[in-house]
Order: sequence, then structure tokens, then C-alpha cells
Amino acid sequence: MAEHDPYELAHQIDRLMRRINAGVVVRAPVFDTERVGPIGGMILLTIAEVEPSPMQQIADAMARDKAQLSRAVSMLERRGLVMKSPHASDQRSTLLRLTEKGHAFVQQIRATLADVIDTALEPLSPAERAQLLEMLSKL
Amino acid sequence: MAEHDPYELAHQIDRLMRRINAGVVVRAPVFDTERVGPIGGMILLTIAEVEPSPMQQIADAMARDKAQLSRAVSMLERRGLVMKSPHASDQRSTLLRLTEKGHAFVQQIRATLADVIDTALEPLSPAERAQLLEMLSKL
DNA sequence: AAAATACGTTGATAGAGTCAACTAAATAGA
DNA sequence: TCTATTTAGTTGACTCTATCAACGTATTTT
Repeated sequence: MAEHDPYELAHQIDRLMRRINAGVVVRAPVFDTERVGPIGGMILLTIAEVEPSPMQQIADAMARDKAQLSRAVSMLERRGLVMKSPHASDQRSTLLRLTEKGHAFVQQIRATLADVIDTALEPLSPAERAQLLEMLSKL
Repeated sequence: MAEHDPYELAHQIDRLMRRINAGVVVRAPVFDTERVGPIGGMILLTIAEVEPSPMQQIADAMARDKAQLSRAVSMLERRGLVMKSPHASDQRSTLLRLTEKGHAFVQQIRATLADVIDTALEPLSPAERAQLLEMLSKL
């Protein structure tokens, strides 16, 4: 197979993502004690990386619509995982940050995700995994 | 950044997939003349690779629910892109294959997808792209 | 022959994603 | 400065994607 069709790459990435997602969903009853769902989890992870930051920035970082984010954040706020605070110099903007409970929950998500991804990447050597991550980071 | 957190990988893959998808959606008015949508396109690509084969096999290959596939295939059939034929030795099963029109349409999809992915992978050298595909194929 | 399993269809429903309209605030331009 | 434009976030309405359960039919197992 000296074949390097680009759509083959799309297909493989799609499959990988779906398997990771499926792995997370399977484990959800155990770790998703707050019932935030896959999207809620991704949002919490993203906030954890860049907090405190405005909603628009989170939406951009996740390549998702601000409307979707707005609703998801309301849900996370109701569950006591996320806090909103006013932006010092821009009153249109709202800064998002995790609560203590939110931070604790993010640790659960990370542990689960690490487990799922390690399983999915089993066929790759540690060196290859590092390389894969590096390449993806370039994109 | 000597950091290799697995969830970072999930995040990067997610972003890449979403950008590819967005690129395809942007170009849809030009090339998706049959209005099959992103899923319809992926299904056609998959059928093209393995035709003729039963629906369950396509569903497995795409890691998608057979119910979803059943409905999507009906839509593709109505548009004259996919044909169903009986399986010789198993009467529960239905073999899927592309029509002539389906094959022609798949060429359009491939061209568009190749274009989008080439753009998305621009930061990588050809060698790196080949390597990326190879690693993903292992998974 | 009966029980268990597998293929595909359909119904029902939940979740994700998108678009347009709107309020309020900030910024750019005349 | 005053107006016009742009931006942040919220909400409503809608479509598409995804999942589960139930069903009819066919196949395989025991």
C-alpha cells in the first residue's frame, strides 16, 4: 500500500476520535459523576488550561460556536464546576474559571481520558506517541 | 513544554477534525451537488473502498450505529448514488455498492477532501505526512 | 426443534451544532 | 464629540448526528 490518499487520513482520524469518544462514554457512569457529558468535559479541560479567560477565547480555542458554549457553561455553572467573574476592563466580557469542585472534577476527567487514550495508542511506541503529539501540535 | 499529557492529544485531534470538517462544509455549496452532507460523504467514501459489502461491515468500519447507517443509506439510495443488492448466501444481509453516479460523485468528494486536508497539513513536510498516516493506520 | 444470535428497519429521543436576532458595551471614524 | 461599526454574550428556533429499544426475518448453535 504505497497509498497516501489524503481522505484516508481523514478516515483514520475520524475513527480514532470516535474510538476515544466511545471509550470515554463507556466509562462515563463511573467518572462522570456530575453528568456534564463529553462536551462539558472538553470545556472543563480547556478552561483549566487557560483560566481565567473570556468565553469567546474558550470558544475559539475549541473551534466551537459561542452559542453552544454559552449554554454549556450555564450548565456547568449550575453544577458548581465553573464560576463567572467580571472582566476588569471590558464589561461585555465574562471571565470563566473553575471552582474548587471543578478542579477536582477535571482531575477525574484527565485520569479517565489518559487511560482511554493510552489504550487507543497501545500499538505505538512511546517515541511514536511523542512524535504524533508533536506533529498534531504543529497543525 | 516537556509535557505529553494524553488529553492534550485528544484536544489536538479534535481541533484538527473540526477544522477539516469546517473546510468541507465551507466548500459544500460548490461540490456537494447531491446534498448528502458530511456523513453521507464519509459513507460514500467508505463504500467505495470496500464495495460490495453488507451494511453491518460499513457500520463497523465507520464505528457508527447501524440504525444511523440504515437511514443514511436510504437517503443515498433516493439520490441514486447507492444500490442495494441481495447477499448470495445470507438473506438477512444487503450488499451495498455505488452506482455510476455514485462513483462520479465520490471523485468530487475526494478532490475536495484532498484539498482541505492538504491545506490543514500544510505545516508538515511530505515525509511527516506520510509518517502521520502510517501511525494512524496502526491504530 | 428450540434457543440464541445476527442483519437491517423503524420509532423515539437526546445531544451537538448552526444561524439569526437581540442587548449591552467598546471602538473607529467623521 | 457624536455616530456607526464591531464585539461579547444570551436566547430562540431549527437541523443534523447519535443512541437505544423493539421488531421481523434469517441464520447459527446446542
